[in-house]
Amino acid sequence: MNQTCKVCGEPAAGFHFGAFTCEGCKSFFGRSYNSTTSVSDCKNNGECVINKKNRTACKACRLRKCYLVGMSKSGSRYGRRSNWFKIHCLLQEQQQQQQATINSMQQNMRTSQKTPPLPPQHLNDYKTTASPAVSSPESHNSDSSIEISDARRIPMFPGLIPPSFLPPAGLLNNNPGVEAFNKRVFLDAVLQSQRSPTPEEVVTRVPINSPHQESPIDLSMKTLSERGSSPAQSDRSTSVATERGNGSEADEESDCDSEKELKQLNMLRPTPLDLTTKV
Amino acid sequence: MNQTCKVCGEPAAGFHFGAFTCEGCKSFFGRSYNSTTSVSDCKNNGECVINKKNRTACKACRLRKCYLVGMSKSGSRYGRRSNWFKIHCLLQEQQQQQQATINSMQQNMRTSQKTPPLPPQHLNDYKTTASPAVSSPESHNSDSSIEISDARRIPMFPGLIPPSFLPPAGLLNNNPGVEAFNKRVFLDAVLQSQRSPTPEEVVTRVPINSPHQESPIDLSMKTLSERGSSPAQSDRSTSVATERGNGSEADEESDCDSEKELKQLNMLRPTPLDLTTKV
DNA sequence: GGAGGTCATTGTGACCGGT
DNA sequence: ACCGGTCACAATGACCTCC
Ligand SMILES: [Zn+2]
Ligand SMILES: [Zn+2]
Ligand SMILES: [Zn+2]
Ligand SMILES: [Zn+2]
Repeated sequence: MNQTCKVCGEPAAGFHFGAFTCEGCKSFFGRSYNSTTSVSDCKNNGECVINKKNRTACKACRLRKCYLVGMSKSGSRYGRRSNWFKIHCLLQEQQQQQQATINSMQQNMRTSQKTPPLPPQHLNDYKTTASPAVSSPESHNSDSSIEISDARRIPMFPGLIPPSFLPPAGLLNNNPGVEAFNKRVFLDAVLQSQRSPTPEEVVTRVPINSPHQESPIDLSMKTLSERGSSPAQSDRSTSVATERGNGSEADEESDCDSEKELKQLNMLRPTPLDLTTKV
Repeated sequence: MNQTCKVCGEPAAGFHFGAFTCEGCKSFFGRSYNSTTSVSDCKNNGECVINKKNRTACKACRLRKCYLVGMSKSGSRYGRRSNWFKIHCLLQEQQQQQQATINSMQQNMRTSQKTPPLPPQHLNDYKTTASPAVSSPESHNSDSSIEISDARRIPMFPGLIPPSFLPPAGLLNNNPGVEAFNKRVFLDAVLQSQRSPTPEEVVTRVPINSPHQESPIDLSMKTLSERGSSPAQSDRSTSVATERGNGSEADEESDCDSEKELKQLNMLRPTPLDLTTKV
């Protein structure tokens, strides 16, 4: 699927413990869990920026970032993760990033005496709002739901997604075939949107003027390093994601992080996903 | 349909190899059957209680429970089973459960001399007695059936089921539509009865005084050629069956059974069903 | 030798194609 | 709808490369 590791930015080997990660971070997280020796404290006030070069420098910050991107070993489960689970994780992450963007914008506007911030109701976080529309993965079983308003933001389907596209409702039970197909396509769309947002999307979602570099959504990095161990088995999925219009070339070091993310590192994701659920 | 896996208690994905099971237990059973490497022995004297959390811990006990609930790969075939076949399997299982209930009740009465609380349905396991009462489907041909007396015990149709409700005979060919509808309703009733038995049901079903065995399912069945009186009732039953709120999601952990099940686990179901039969 | 990373193997389970 | 197969993922361990 050619994703990038959400922890260090390296090409991801797969979806491990709740997030796309590389082999190293997967192994690190797996080992850290049952490690008798607790991770030593950070020597930099827990503000280390993790990338592929320095990821081994500070285990505390690396592990913290693992939790931050949603990794969880609570009741880790055998077998493949369902696509809905991945979609949920990706949308949740996407939402957090948008939330962060909005916050930074508001911060800017406030300091620079601009127009008052618009209240974006659609940017609410999954967990902060106990909206019944959004169900946590713990609650729903195999065929359940994702909020529609979130789905509409997927660039692949610019506002065209009919409500029936999404799982929730009772629709699924009626025509499982269509639902299965849409689920795959939908997941591909989400993945692609995270890798290379379309220009319009960037304009609308990240109205520039952010002081420091970063567009949080843009995880672009197009290495496509074809590993020998992962041959082109993913024929089915590649068809959709093939024409990815490569994003800006991320320069190896310009990891997506900035000070803003550093601040986020202090608050861990409140509700790590329970990987035992089918979803 | 909102059934639960008869092996581990997870929500079932469908009717696989003769029992309602989840995707995992289905796959496990399919793999275990033709596995050259025999399953390693249980480290707990074969007394493990299988539930969704620990089902991967002991393969021996998981496989044993698969057989216990009636799974069989002998001649499993493609294509969907008819509802009559499912009904047969469910009734057979139900019968075994009743038998187990009766046995335990008698046991209790003998020991404690007072009315025992009726054990929750999922606590009594099938199989205690290798009852010849249950005839294997291998014995009959494509058009087997269910004995009327059994059908009458379905709580949904408290003794109201006319003999004509049941399938046999050649009548079905004449008006498949009505038959299919009734069959479906009947199946729903059976399923619901397994999920939440009504108190009356237990009372009415228990009167049997036979010490161990009870009414065998007469698969030789013949006929009951007259039918057609049932439709009015099926209307009523659908309304009831459809509004099954399935609220009984409470189980979760209640699935783990008491030590009674542990003892029962040592005995396997004697006659696995032949899934090749058309029924 | 320990820590981090890669790779192979086994078991599992969600998804899919065929029937 | 079910069966069988595919394949993504967890767990484990061997092996390698640095220090
Ligand atoms: Zn990584
Ligand atoms: Zn640090
Ligand atoms: Zn199961
Ligand atoms: Zn065991």
